[in-house]
Amino acid sequence: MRATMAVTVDGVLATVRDGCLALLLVRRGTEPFAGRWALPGGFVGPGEDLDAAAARELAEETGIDIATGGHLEQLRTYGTPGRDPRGRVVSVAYVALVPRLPAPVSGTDAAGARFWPVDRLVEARLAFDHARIAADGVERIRAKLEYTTLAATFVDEPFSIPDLRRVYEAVWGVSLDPANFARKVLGTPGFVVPTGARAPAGAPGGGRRPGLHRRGPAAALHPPILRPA
Amino acid sequence: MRATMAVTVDGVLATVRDGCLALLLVRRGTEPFAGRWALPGGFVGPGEDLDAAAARELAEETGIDIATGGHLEQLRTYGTPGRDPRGRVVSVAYVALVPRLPAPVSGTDAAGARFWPVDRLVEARLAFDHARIAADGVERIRAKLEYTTLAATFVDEPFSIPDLRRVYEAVWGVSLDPANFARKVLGTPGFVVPTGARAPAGAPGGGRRPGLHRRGPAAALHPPILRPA
DNA sequence: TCAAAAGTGTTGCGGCTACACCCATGA
DNA sequence: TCATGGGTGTAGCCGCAACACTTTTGA
Repeated sequence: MRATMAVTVDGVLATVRDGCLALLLVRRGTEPFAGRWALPGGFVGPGEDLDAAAARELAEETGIDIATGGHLEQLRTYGTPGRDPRGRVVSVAYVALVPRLPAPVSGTDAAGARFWPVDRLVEARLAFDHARIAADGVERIRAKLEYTTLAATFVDEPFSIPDLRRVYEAVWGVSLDPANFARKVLGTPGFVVPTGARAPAGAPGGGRRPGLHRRGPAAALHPPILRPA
Repeated sequence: MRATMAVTVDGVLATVRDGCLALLLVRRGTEPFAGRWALPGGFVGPGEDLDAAAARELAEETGIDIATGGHLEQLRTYGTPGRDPRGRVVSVAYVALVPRLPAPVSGTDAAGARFWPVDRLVEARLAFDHARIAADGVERIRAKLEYTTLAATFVDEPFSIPDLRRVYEAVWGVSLDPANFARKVLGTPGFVVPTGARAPAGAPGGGRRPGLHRRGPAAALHPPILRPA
């Protein structure tokens, strides 16, 4: 048993707010990088599974129980010597997708927490190598929407096809043809299941009320829904 | 700085031999699992980068310098408590693709090494959780061939289009239409560059001599070459 | 009655599969 | 000259993008 190292988990926690993809960042309360923004994370316990540690950190920082509506998956491991000034730290990064969140709660050792739209992440001047981890996580999310049904984890049930389309538009930063999008979604068995009901009245500018749906059992998309070139 | 753990790298080292995808396994010389087959790997040094540790282990076990013709990328990290009976060990797995290899050299702490075709991996009864790691690595390789030019790292230069096709057929375990395959490869700019020469005489059963090519500068495939359903 | 948004229909383009056919080579 | 395999041509199918059109709703 050779040299041992500290192992942490860091989470790229994503949601859709105000029509664009946003990540949860926390303001560090302790050195190093005190006062700077960073991805939520922490050390893995001696007998704790990596996935469990990621879920625990997620719950501590946001109050979200990932088992009830959400998605958590391993992203990549970052272990370059010198990435943490305290010593050798290997970080296993995770990506989490959650529906519209309650206001984030400040964690135990964080001085604050807020969502940052992904197109303003450079302003956050992230600590450690978290800018790179965040960029890798965002790209993973964008790619996953193409060939999985994960977009549905960003919306509350019941939802309409246009609600789902706005998720794709927010995450990819593009606008999609409503007609062709609906055909693709409805043409994939098990992606969404119609409830039979229509959305209640209350749309701001008028328009036909869309049909409502719930998440279906399918996880993969055949054929995929590809990003426009 | 909380609890520390041992960190290892394990390699899913793949090549194409006798028309099928094969992985390098080593026979363990020490406990635990002495005498059992396992993925090559070892502990990460205190000041060593993860990628560098993977390349070093690869060189020690096979004599291959990954910088000269080969591909190495991180696969995933496995850290479930109890996966190693010696204690808490977190393993960062890598996937490596190499051209036809010289006979593998027995490593310092391995009692033997040989290639196993992927369809006989169950017979190897791999140590630790290496069966799962190997399966994840094989699936990664199969998926990568669809949308990257990595298949060309399995062949020696110069190579013919049919050589490249046999790589796809070996990795995916299918047979492909030679005509359509050649069109897809030649229709992707930068995948292969023709040398102008033709293959030398010496084919066993006759037939026209195919044109020779080298690897091109492209890394991604647009459009992808998809596996048959 | 008008604007806005959901949903349906339709048409044209492009890629892909399957297969026929021609060319080069060794036995 | 025959079998084998590389390479080219072509016709049909399928999916998708684009966009016109109908329907439903709020103002």
